[in-house]
Amino acid sequence: MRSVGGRTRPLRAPVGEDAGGGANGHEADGARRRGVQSLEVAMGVLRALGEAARPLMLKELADRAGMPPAKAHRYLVSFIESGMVRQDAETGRYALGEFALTLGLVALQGLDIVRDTAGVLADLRDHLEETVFLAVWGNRGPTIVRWEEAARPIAVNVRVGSVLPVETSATGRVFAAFLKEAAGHAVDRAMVEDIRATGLATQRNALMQGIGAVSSPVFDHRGQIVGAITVLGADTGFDASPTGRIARACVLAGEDASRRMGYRPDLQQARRSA
Amino acid sequence: MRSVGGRTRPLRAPVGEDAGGGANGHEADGARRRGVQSLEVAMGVLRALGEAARPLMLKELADRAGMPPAKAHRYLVSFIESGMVRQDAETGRYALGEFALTLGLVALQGLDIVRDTAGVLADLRDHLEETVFLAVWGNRGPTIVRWEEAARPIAVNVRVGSVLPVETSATGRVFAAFLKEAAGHAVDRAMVEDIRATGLATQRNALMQGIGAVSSPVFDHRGQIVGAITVLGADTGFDASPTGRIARACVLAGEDASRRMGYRPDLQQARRSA
DNA sequence: GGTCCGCATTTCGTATTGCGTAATCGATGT
DNA sequence: ACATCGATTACGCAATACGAAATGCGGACC
Repeated sequence: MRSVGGRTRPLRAPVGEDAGGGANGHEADGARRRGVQSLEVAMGVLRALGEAARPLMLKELADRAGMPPAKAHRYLVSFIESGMVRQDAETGRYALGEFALTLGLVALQGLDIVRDTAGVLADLRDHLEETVFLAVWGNRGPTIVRWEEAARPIAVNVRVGSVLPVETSATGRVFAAFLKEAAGHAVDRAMVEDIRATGLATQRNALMQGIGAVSSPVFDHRGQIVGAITVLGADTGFDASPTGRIARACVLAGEDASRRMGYRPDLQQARRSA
Repeated sequence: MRSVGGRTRPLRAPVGEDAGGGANGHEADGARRRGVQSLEVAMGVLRALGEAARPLMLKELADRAGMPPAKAHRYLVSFIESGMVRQDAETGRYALGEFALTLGLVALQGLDIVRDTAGVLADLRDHLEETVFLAVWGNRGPTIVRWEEAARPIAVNVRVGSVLPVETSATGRVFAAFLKEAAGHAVDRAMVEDIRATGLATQRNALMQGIGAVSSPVFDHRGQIVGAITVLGADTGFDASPTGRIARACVLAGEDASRRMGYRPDLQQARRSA
């Protein structure tokens, strides 16, 4: 079957600006909506569960989602029915279910950056013989989406899915330096300037005592930061200095990854500080 | 504020069985519903996106979800608003968004089996010096949720989030042998019996040519299979025979993991064939 | 052991919300 | 330039979800 016709790009709303008077019902604030508003409210329940990252009682969940318990309960019944939420049989608390896991892992597979930088990560690990990972911004922090462990594994309690701190991890500081949404955090101004200038953040005693980290940003074709590549290693024999071998390799990997994401440094250098 | 009172376990529905006549509206089939039905319909949109595992056009998505395009579109607008779905700027196709990723990774962190068997997996990898992974049933197949790579990495294009085939992977066959939902697949009857008897499935040329695999089930406190531990290795020097060193270690790891999940073999052996 | 209290879950009437149908818009191919 | 196909929006009806309060249940306290 050949594609006979039709469009390929999304349309933008052709409706006139603010038409005014509502036909039926109420309509309070000025925003028009073409979607299903109860769905967006229901997403608030999931957001509350996701941000809590632990099983929640109905009352607590309803408070976090900003709705009366009866309403949250109605949503939860349907979420449970579809597997998006599960209710702990012992405690009665609500948590994200198997369907949420499934969707997330499908989304993980679909992330362009994971596919496009897989080779870069593996090469970096093989070259340095250290553990490296890729993180993207999500869930209010840098979230690990790919983990390449070195032959000499290091003992840390983070893994794919872990969210790192913004202010106290090399990875987080990279996002703080280049991502508007992360810039609000208390990161030293001089440090931000340094990270922007060098394309590199370093830290000793990262995640755990005795673990060093080096992190570099990955930009996409618009010059926006879309991820960070981080190298981890035991401080023993791990050269985390900004001019060392590991740091240089990390920066080069970040630049290589950025190129694969369509980033053209010569054209877009200025946009990075977005 | 101390906890002054209240319940800890969920309630079961105290309503009388089939009350009959609906108060208002229509109500077609016999099932009562206390939830928000439009929400469950909306979940069908996400399910379609998850099962496709690739960006979908509105028409195709609506067909898969079994609803008119206009309806699917209304849902999509709200899903996009909340970040659950993203629309590709180039093609206009719809795919799972960042919020889906976030939720899934939170759910991944919350999976008891991942936490409780992390040590078992790491020990198994260290003992055998081979790559091992943990899979749970999800998205219509065994889904990898934890990956422990050996010092000598193997080149396969699967990772956390990948869904394995049921019939042609050792991991899939374990689920086929112990999980009702997976039993429908065309797996040889004798093979199923063998896997049940030995608690082990083996395969050569798994995933790729020259890769061997050995897999064992993990049961929970009810005797239900909740996961499978699989060892991978290059066929060269990889003993995939059911009586070999690797197979024995894999079985032991599965049993150890099951114990940590609360499984008591002496009490519940009979229930496993559920 | 009895009582109280808090939380989860359900019920019920109302009107707000979403649904179906169809028109409009935009792009692609002929 | 026309025809075609798909995405997006408009509109009125009525089915659906909402809010408030009643009911059930389980633990805590006395």
